[in-house]
Amino acid sequence: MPDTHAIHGIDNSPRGRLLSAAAHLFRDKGFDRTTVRDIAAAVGIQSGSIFHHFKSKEDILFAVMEEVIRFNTERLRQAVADGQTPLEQLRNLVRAELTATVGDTREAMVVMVGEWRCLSEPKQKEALALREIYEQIWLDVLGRLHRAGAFHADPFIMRRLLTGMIGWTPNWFSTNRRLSVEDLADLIVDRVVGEA
Amino acid sequence: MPDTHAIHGIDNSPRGRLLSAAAHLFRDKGFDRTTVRDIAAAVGIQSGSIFHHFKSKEDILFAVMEEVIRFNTERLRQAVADGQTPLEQLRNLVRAELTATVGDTREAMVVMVGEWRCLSEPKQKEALALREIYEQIWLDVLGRLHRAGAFHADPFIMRRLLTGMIGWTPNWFSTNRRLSVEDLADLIVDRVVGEA
DNA sequence: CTTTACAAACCAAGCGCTTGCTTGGTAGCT
DNA sequence: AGCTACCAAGCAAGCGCTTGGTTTGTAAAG
Repeated sequence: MPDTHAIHGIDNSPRGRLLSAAAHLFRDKGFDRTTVRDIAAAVGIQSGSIFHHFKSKEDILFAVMEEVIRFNTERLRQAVADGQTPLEQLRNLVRAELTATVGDTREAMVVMVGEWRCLSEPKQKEALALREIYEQIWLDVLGRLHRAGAFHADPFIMRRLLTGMIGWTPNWFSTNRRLSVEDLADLIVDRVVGEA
Repeated sequence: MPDTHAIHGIDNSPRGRLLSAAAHLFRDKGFDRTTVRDIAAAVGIQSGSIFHHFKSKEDILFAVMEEVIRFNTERLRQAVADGQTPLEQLRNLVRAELTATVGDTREAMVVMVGEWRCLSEPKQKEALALREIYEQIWLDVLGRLHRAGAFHADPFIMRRLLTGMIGWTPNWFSTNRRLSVEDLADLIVDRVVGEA
């Protein structure tokens, strides 16, 4: 009865199905308002059985974040590799992060941004380490563009503005509207390098 | 013992002090992880006494949001009134929202964005009505600029990108760094109308 | 083929604790 | 006298998690 459609990059094991269901619920109601009984019901098992797969509720949240960061870091790497010029690489990065944010890993991405503080401090540090690898990919490309004179502002700040623009999209972007991910990506790229 | 410094636009009544303390805690730990006992302790009263001022914990959250929206809506109005040209009005709007977001109402603003779903649906609708007045001020100015040819993109989408850029700032902007609110505002305005 | 062995996956029940909120009463100011 | 502001105590419900046992799938041993 569950039918919470899976998140890209998460397998179909009992554990994987648990993660997808949890991500969906965390996104809908938030981590704190989601009970282990909710998650269990979503995959059709008893609440206690969850702890055969995860040793705590927090561990589920961490696992969701870890999977989504790892998966999307690889996606960013591919995006850079697929670009011939820094500008093309930037466009690919924006498209990749947009796809992650409003597309196939949407739920998990929203959870990662919004439920960060629900992790204990040690787990936050762990996740931050993964996150920094991810961010470095962005900073490399933006740094190259900046040195090439494509924009004047500080690359660090430019990245933060981009994070904001892209990170907010789940709150308004709808896949079935006329604006496509590609068009939105172009629009955002223009905010960095100016319009043609 | 409390010394949670007040939020701009909230008075110093017992109720007001409760609101400031609550906003501070909600920002720090989130609504769900903040107990009424936490809030009570922050202002130095017993937990049960809170319900002399508010009929539920959710009501406290709603009051925080209502106050901050009303206060900052007035601030936006002033920002528009103080601008002679649409461009100047935009710059004033960005400065105003930045001040609200990383300045004197920072805590309450972060709470409003992040704890939205903790409101019941009726209360969400109520808050949304206030929020729409706020947004309309932005859309008016952006619409005027767009018609004047200052930028090409859809004003609605431009506003959403701005919401993202500005709304993310509490996560990185620090008042005591070299980048001032005014400089950051200029930088963001440039993302809309292009650099000089 | 059947039997035995074993681990992974799960159930049924419930424990201990925290939570938002209630109740009935009191202190102090006007 | 009456109002606002508060206290002290505690209740009912819901929470994460534990426990001890049962089912199910798999594969080697007889």
